[in-house]
This record gives sequence, structure tokens and C-alpha cells, in this order.
Amino acid sequence: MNLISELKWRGLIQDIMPGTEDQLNRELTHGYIGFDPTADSLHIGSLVPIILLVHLQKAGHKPIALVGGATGMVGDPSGKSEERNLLDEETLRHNQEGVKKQLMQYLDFSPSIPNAAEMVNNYDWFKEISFLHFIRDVGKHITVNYMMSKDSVKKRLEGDSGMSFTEFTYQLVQGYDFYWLYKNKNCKLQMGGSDQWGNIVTGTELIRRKDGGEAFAFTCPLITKADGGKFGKTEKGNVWLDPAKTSPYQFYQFWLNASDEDVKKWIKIFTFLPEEEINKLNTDHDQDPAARILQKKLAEELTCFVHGREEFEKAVETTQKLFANQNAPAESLSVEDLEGMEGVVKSDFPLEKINTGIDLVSFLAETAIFPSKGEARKTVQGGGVSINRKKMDNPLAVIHAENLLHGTYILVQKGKKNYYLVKAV
RNA sequence: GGGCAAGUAGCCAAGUGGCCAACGGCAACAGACUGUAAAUCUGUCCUCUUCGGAGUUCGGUGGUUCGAAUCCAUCCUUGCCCA
Repeated sequence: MNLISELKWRGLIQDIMPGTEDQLNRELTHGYIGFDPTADSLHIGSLVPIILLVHLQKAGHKPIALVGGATGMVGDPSGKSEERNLLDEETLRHNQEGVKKQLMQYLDFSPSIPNAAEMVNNYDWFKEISFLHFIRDVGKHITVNYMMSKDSVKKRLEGDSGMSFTEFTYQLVQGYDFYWLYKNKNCKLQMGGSDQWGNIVTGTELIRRKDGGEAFAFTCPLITKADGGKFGKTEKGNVWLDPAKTSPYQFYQFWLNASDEDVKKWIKIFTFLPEEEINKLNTDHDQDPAARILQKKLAEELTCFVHGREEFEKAVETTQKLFANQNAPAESLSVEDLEGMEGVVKSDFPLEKINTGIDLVSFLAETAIFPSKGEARKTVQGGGVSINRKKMDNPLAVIHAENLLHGTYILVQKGKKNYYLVKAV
């Protein structure tokens, strides 16, 4: 199966420029995707572009990952209803490094292979270009009329928050990236999310007008959730690829919690499993949805892809301890179980306060499990707090030495999935 | 430079002198139900609280008034129209 039909089957193609498939069949093609350094780590939204690059490389083509050191300074208006705040240069540099490091791990950069991946930073060529040079050399080829017809621009012009010249220029800056890569790296293909289509087309247009060259592109659909919520968010915020920001356990949990509807789409998009295997998993899943076969497989594949098999196994172990026998009394957990659990926020608390006895609400606030007493009280009253797996609905309850597991630990649950281990010292 | 309109909690959006911490919707968090799902129903949702209350909000600043998100002045920001 060729690359395009493979990606089509997986639901990874939204728009595609005519001739792209022929180009890919014809020769080893260089293709790029840009990553914005808006944070010092990528999050799972960037996983799809990464996966596109991996597919590209697997199909024998050469992937180029572009870190947007320059474009990040401008701010992409696509999909944004309001003007963005600019990041300062120091933050940008820091972010670029973080993003770069992460991208390294997914692609094969070994110079021995003909289609070795490459990493570029558009700041490297933009820093040399002066404003005058840019408007003469690039701006002259694209009319304002053309730029204004872009959806991202039109929406902002119709809206009531306006748009700065800076953001308006963004598409030219990104378009020039493509041109530069075309000229200097023989790059004929750009990929990206469907919100990038407008920017990408400006690039191919620039290549055509400036150089008479031909370049290609396709985009993938933006990932959505069936319930209309934002993809990639949890109670705790974004799901990051950096294990320091989102632990492998939390990462695993995110995918495990996918709804049935979503998981069927996601397993095709996010894993590299062959069609037959996915079909088989689908059939098995439908026979016993409660077993969540698809969710488990999806979570496994992705946790291994991002964090490695070892971390995946640890995440599963933790999951089993926390969820497999929910009803088992907390007393049955060993010291090692408690200490070894990973998805758990650990904190210390003075032992003498527990010995003298402390009311539940103060305890929850002082351990920083809740930000304030008021909030702790409200959640307790709503039945959202368990101590050692026993539901506490009386805010006046007192925590004392008898609540300590192994004389040292207290296991606190906020809701069903948030665990805290308090160690008395 | 001139004219008109707008700026309310994370977002959208009511309110147009006291009954306003501010209707409603979305998002979010928790509970019930479940499969650690979806859908549904319920509670919470500015901050703190000894749960009785207390404190800080409605673009900024000053004013009128016993009392303002609501009236006045001025400034800032944005949009539309004219030059």
C-alpha cells in the first residue's frame, strides 16, 4: 500500500493537493512539518504531525522537522479569534531546545540511511533577512487580496477583535519557510493540521510565482472528541509528552479513558498497527466493550511509543494497584505498594499533628491536597473524598493515629482517579 | 482628525440606580449510574470562612448619590463609518 492510501485509510488526510500522490510515487521526496515552540514540551496534539513524519520516513521519504523559532515570534492567527501575546526571546529559545530534544526521539536521524530525518530551525534563515529585503523579495509576489481571502484572516476581519499587521504577515513568513526549504533542501512537500492549509498554500504559491516551481501538500484533520470537548485535555490540563510534566502513568491513563467512539478513530490515527490487526481488535472490542480492548491497546502502543516499554509496564502496574481491586481495603496494600505507586501525589505531614488528632478539612487543606479549607469542605460534603478507600462525608471527622497505614501512610482520594499519599514524619 | 458602537467572572452572554457576587449557556470539578467509557440526572463553580458570614469584582481613573455594573467626566482598548 502506498503512503497516501495508507494515510487515507487511517483517516489522516483532510486536504490534499493534486499530484501529491504521483510525486511521492515518483521519487524520494523531502517533506516537512513545522512545530511551534509555544511551550518547552510538545503535547499530544503534536503527536499527529510527528506520526505523519514517521509514516513518511517509513515509506522511504525524508522527513524534515522544522522548529519555528522565527514563526513562533510572530504568532499564527489560524484558529485564533484573538491576537496572541508574544513570547519573549528567552522563553522562545528555551522552548525551542525542549521541542527539538523531543522530536529527536521519534525519527531516525542516522546519516547512514538515504532518507535520514533532518531538523531545521527557521530562525536560522530569518535572522539574516532584513525587513526591506523581505518585503521586496517575498511580499512583492503575493497580493494583499490573496492574503485576505484566507479563512484565518477573513474570520478575524469579520470578527470584532481585529488583527495586527504582525499576525497578518504570518502566512508570508511561513510561506517563505516552504520556499526556503524548497530552494535549499529540495523539499517539495509540506504537511500539517488542516488549520494550516491556508498557510501551506501560500507557500506553494510563493514557490510557483517566485521560481515557477511545483510543490505539494496535504493536511490531516484536527483531532476531535465525540463529546465535543477539546482533545488532549484532562482535569490537570494539557497532556504533555515530557514525563516531567505528564507522568507516563497519567499519559497511559489519558488514552485508557478514551470513549468507545473516539478510540475507534484514534487507534487508526495514533498507532502503526496494520489494518487486519485493527479490524480484529475492533471485532473483539464490540463483543465485550466493557473489557476495553481497544483502549488498552491504544494506551499500550502510545505509551511505548512516547515513553518506552519499561515505563508502560510500570504504568500498567500502578493502574492495577489503584483500580483492579478498588474494593480491597487499603490496609491490604504493602509498604512497597504504597511507595511504589506512581500516579500518586506524595507529600509529608507532621506525625504529631496526627497523633493529637486533626479535623479532616484542615488536614486536606494543610497537605495541599485542596487549595483551601472551604474547597475541601465542599468536596467532602459532596462525597468526593475518601481516606484509605473509605468515603468520608463528614467534614468534622477527625484524622488520628489509627488512620495511619503501617503506622506511616494515609491514602487520600479526591474523586475516583486522583490519589494522594500522605506520609507522616 | 470627525461620527457611531462596544469593553461584565475561564469563554459566550444577560443586567442598565438598591432585591447583584451579578439570569442563562458552554467549559471545568465532584456525586449517582456504569466499564477508571459515553449519555443522563444532581451538586459545586470570584476569594477566604469558625458555614453564621467576611472580603474583592463588572476596561482604567475620578466624580454624582444614603447607595452604581448601571448616571456624569476623562482616559485606554477594539470594531464600524467618514476624512
